[in-house]
Amino acid sequence: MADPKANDLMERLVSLCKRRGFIFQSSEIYGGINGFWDYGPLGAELKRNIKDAWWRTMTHFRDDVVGLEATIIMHPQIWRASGHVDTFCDLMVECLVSKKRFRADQVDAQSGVIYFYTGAKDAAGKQSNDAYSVLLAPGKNPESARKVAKQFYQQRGLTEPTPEGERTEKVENSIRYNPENGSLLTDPRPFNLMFKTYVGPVESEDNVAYLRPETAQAIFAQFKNVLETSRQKVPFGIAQMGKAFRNEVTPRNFTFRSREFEQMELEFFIKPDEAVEAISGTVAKPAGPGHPGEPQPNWGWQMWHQYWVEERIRFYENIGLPRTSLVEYWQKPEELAHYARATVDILYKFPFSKRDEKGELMGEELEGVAARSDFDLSQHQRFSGKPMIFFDEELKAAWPKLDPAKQAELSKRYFDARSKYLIKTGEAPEKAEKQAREDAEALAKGYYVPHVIEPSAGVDRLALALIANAYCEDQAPDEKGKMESRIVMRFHPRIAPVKVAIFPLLKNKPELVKKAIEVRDLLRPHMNVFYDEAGAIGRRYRRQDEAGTPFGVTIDFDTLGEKPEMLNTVTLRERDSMQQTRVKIDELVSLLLQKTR
RNA sequence: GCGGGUGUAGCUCAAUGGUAGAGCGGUAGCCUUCCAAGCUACUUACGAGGGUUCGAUUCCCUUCACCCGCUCCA
Repeated sequence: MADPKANDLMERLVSLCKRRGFIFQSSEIYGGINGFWDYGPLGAELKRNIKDAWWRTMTHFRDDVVGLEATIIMHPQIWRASGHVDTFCDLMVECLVSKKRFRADQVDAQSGVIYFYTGAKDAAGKQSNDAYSVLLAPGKNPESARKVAKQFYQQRGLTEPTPEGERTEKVENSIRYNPENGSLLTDPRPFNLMFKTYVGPVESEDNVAYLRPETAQAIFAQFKNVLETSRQKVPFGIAQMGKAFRNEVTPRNFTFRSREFEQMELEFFIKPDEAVEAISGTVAKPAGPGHPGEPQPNWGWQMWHQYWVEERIRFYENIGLPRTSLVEYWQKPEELAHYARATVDILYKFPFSKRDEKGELMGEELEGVAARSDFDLSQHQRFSGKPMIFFDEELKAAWPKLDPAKQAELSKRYFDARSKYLIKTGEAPEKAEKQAREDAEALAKGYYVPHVIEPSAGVDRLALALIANAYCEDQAPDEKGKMESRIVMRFHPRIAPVKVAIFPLLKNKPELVKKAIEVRDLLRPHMNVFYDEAGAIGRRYRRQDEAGTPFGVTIDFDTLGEKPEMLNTVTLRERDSMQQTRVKIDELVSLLLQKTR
């Protein structure tokens, strides 16, 4: 990260983003707001193209995934079931001197003598009336309490303060003081990374709601409705894109970690391995790395997980991120969330990424592909009291044909998995066992809570990756053939904000302008076009290079028939190579569609 | 949250305790037959608030934002 060149590159990227209208600081005229960014004209197009590509790939091009668009504010119980309220609402205390933060319930109890102060004064006559206190272990020098108190009052703007009103008191097992330096801690306060709001006019605890910190939970909450209306059967997926909000401690690295951001998430529901085995006899295991091919009935969670990892990497390659710019990172067992069986992060090597010991960029997360077992649906089943089960006719038909030993083995495995889950969630052992036994009996009749594979990607991170990847400074000849540096955004045509720019060679020749407008109107229904007639043609080309427009079409006198054999042909200029070819206007639409889809 | 750095025009950068300047860009016009040409005009800034001062963009304080490191990251 201490790489000054990388930092330069990021600065040039940020500068270009603003100059060309990709990304602006939110609320800039008021000084900006930390962790929020806006997309300008080109950025908005880029983002839209990213989302369109994802949506088409994930839903339109598949039979087994359907879409959902849920609200940002949902019933607060959803965030209890998901675990977000608990993990986000820890009571935290902070040291008043070192600012170090502790979980309130994890501060070690201290015994000793408390030195109370009523305030302090300094030589310049400045005064603080803030009460403060320090706890010292028995027998320690009172001077060290005064030292800590001095630090405290210094932070309140006093120079060389003298603490006043000292008084002492013995105390046993207090958790109000920092075990490391004895300083008083703040009162416990909730430290919540979810944005909170109130539904309705009354700001009471009953009305608290949260802006969703991820889009995924709505998919689980609507699982039954989608299942019943979509005519889908497990395995199938539900896709959703949308805004999510996290009150990040430290927004960093331009838009990479923002407080408001957009996600593209798929929850792909699969049969538990026990059901797969009952139906297919065996559960297929990955033969090795790489794409496992078309989905098969005997796939368990491992195959499906690998499938989605590889599908997602293909997606990134398809919109122009080379395989070499990506890193496939398998989370280590100790990094996994407790309910996750495996998670693969797909990383992009950003300029600001840290480097490993070999000096290689390690990459930052664009997407996580998690195998989450049946945790999420089970949680919502427990919290809502509504069944989140799927009736699997294949399983029901297959089960009675199994020999009893196999039935017993599968039942036992399913029972173990279910009871493990239930005990982890804090159910009493007897109750957990009873419930798990019911679940295992239901399995034999064809009922189960589906497991899920979750590919979850960040739109803004991907936009930033595409911008970083596209940014290129190369050498191009000017009018006189002298080489000068050119900034060009080499976006893949699929996601480029503008697909083609249309230029009349000269602005002051009405017949050229008229023809150019005709061509613009011809292309407009098919793709995003940009018409530009101002200034020299070279300048207009270069402007489009910085916007990342992959093609330019120039209308000249030959188009109008100055050389009769070239009537109704135009110059097609390609951004990366700067090569020009002569093409017929009639062929433009199909040629450009082919190159930009 | 802590520590360090930086805030002057759309961008890159000057200068100054006394009316803020350039290059590039943008807009309009003239000109211009394929890679940031030329000429003319126009456009726009001291991040915000407070203090010191006759006067502050400049000095001081506070604050906000951005960058870097630490911390955090379901």
